[in-house]
Amino acid sequence: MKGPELHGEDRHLGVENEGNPAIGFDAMEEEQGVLDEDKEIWLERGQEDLLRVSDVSIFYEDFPPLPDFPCMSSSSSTPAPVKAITSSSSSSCSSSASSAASWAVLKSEGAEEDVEKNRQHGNHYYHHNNIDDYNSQAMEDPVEVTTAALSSTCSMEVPQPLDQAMEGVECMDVMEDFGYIDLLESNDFFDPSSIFHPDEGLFEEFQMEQNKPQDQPQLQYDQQAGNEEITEGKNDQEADHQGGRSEDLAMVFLDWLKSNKETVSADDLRRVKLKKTTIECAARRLGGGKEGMKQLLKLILQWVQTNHLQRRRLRESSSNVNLPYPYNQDPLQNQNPNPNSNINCIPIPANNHSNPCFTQSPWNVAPPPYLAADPATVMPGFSPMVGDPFSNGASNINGHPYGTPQDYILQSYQTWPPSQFDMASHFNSFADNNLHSAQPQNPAFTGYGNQYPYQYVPANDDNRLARLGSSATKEARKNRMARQRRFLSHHRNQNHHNIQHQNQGAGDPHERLANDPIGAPPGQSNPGSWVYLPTAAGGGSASTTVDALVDRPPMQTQNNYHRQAAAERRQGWKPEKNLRFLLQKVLKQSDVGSLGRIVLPKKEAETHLPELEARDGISIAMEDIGTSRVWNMRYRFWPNNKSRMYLLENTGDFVRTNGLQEGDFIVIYSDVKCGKYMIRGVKVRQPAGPKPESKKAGKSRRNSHANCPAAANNGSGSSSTTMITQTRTVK
DNA sequence: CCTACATGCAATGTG
DNA sequence: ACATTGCATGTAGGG
Repeated sequence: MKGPELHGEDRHLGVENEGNPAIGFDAMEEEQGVLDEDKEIWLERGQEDLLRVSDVSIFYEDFPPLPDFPCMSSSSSTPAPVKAITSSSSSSCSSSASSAASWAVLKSEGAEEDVEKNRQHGNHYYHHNNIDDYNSQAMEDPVEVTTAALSSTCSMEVPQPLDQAMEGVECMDVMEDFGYIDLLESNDFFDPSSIFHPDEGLFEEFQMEQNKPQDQPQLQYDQQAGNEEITEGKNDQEADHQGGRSEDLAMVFLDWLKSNKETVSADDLRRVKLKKTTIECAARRLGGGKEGMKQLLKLILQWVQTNHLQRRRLRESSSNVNLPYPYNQDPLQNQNPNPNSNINCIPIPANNHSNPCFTQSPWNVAPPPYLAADPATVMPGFSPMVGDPFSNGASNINGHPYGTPQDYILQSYQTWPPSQFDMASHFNSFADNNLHSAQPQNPAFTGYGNQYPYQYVPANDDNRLARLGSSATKEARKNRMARQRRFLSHHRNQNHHNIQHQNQGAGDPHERLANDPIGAPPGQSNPGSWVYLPTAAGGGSASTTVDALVDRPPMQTQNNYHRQAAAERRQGWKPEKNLRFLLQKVLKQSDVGSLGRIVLPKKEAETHLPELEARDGISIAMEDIGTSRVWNMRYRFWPNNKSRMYLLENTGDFVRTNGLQEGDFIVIYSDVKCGKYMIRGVKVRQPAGPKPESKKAGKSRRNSHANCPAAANNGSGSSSTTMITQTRTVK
C-alpha cells in the first residue's frame, strides 16, 4: 500500500521532482516550518490570484446557468426536466453548456473551498496510479475525499496565463533570484542567453567567467534589474551580509558546478524558479542570513542535481520502457514501449494541441509516471475528432442536438496563480502533498514521478520563457522576447498547418491517427511538430492559436463564451481553453456497483476517445479534476451484437472516492494543453423536499432513475463536491 | 427493425 | 466462496 508515508519517501526520491521543489530535500522536510511558512506566504501572496482563479462565483459570474444536461450520455435516456438552479457551477457548466433548457446548475463551493482547492492544486501533483497500485489508491483521507470528490473543476491548476504569471512580480528564477540577492554579481552569468549556451559546457563558461576578475561574482543585489521582482525591504539584511555571503554562496555554487558540470546543464539551472518570498522565507527558516541562504542554495542545487539525475535515469530506462506518448517531444515518450500495443496506444495529439507544456518545458523529459506505468496508457489529445470539430455539433449526447458539448472548452479551468509553477509554490505545497494521493509506486519510475512539465514550468508562457533567460537588463529581455515571439510564431504557423491537415483528414479517425503528422511516430522527437501554445502576454496571437486548436463552444453558448471571456479579461486572464469536453455519462447502477466499470456512450467514445482495435482496449490515465489524482483506467470494448459496447474499467475507486451514485454523472475532458484526460464526477442529489415527478417518470424506467441529471441546487450538498440536486424519480 | 446500453449471469480467477 | 471478467440478453427509443 502506498500510504501517505510513501509520499514523503517519493519526494525524497524525487518522484515529484519537477513539481516539487522540495524534492529530495530531506532538510526541507525537516524544516517543516519553512514549508508551512512558505505556504502561508504563498497563500497570502497568491490569495488574490487564487480567489480570482478559482472563485467560482467570479469564474462563472458571467456564466449563465447551466443549460441542460441533455447531453448526458445515457444513451437511452432522455434527460428529465429539472429545476433550474442558479448558481454557477464550475466546470459542470461547460459540460452541459450545450443544452437548451437550463435545468441544472452545479453548486459552487464557497470561497474557502476554493482556497482549499487551490491549496491542493498548488501541489499540482500528479498522482500516479499505475495499474498495479491502482487499487491501493483509494483515498483514505476523508477530508481529501470530500474535497476532492467533486470539487469544481474550475479551480484547477492550469497553467496560468502567462502574462499574468509574468506579472507576478515575485516570481523569479531561482538562480536569477539568487543572483539578484547576491549570489553572483554578474547578472550575465545568469542570463542564459548571454552566458549559457546549450551546446557549450556550463562549467567551461563558468570558468571563463571566473577568469575574468571583473566578472567575478560579487553577489550584488541588483536593485535595478531586480526591482520588479524583489519586494520592498527585502534585503536590508542581505545587503548587510553581502560581502561574506556572496563569497560563500559563490563558492557553494562553484563547487557544485564543478562537481556537476557533466550532468547539469545551464538549462537545468535556468529552469529553477522560486518565488523570491519563498527564497527569503526558506532561507530564514534555514538559519537566516548568509547561512540560511547558503543552505537553501545547497538544497536547490541538490534538487537540480537530483532532478537531473532522475531525468537521466529515466532516459536510460526509457530505452527499455518505451512510451507511446507522442505528446512529449522527448524521444522517450515517443517510443512505443509495447510492441504489442496497437495503434491505439499511440495517441496523436488531438488537433495538434500539442502540449506546450511538454514541448516547452525542459522538465518534460520524463514521461508522467503513470504513463510509464502502462505502456498502453493513453493520453488525450489525439481524440479522433471526426471531421470538423465544429461540425461535431451534430454529435450530441444522448441524441440531443443541443450543440456540441464535447466541443465546449472549459475555459480558464484550472487556472493557476502565477506562482503555481515556480518552486515556491511547490515548497509551499510540499507539506500538503502528504495529504494527497499516493505517488506512483512503480519502482521503475520511482524518482521520476510527476514529470509533468507544466507542473513545474508553465510552458506556455512567453514571459516565463523570457524569464528563463532572464537577464539583468530590460534590453536583453526585450531581445529575448522578440526571439521568443519569432519562435512562437514559427510554431504557430506549423501548428495551424497541422490543424488543417488534421481536419482535412478527419474523415477517418484511424486514418488520421495513422497519418497525422502531428502524431509523431513513436521514437520520433520532433519538437517542431508540437504546438507551442503561448497564452502569454505577447500575445494575442497565442490566444489565437489556442482558439484555433480548441473546439468552439456550441452556438448556444457563444454568448456565454464571450461573456466569460470578458469576465476573464476583467480578472486579468486571457481566455484560456484548457479542457475539451469529450463526453459525459449518467451513472447507472451497474456503473457504480461493484463491477468497477462504467459503460460509456458508444458514439462519444468512438468519437472522442482513442480508437480501440483490440477488445482489451488501452489503459488510459484519467486525472480527477477535483483532486488531481490520476486514475489509471482501462478503456475497452466488448463485442456486442455486431457492435461494440465501450467500457471504462477500474472505475471503482474513482466512483467510491467521489461518492458517486446512480444518477450522478461523470464528465470526461481532455486537457487541450497538456494532453491529459480529465475526469470529473458530479453528484446529483435530490432536493430535500418532496421530489417532483419527472416528466419521464413512469414512462421509462431508465429515464426515471438515471438519465435525468436534472438538478436543483439546494446548496446543501457536500461542501467540496460539485453537486447538483436533482429531481428524479427513484426506480 | 435496429441500435445502444443496462444488466443478468456464466465462466473464470483468486484466496 | 467470493470476486472478477466477459458475453448475452432484454428493453427503450429511434427510424
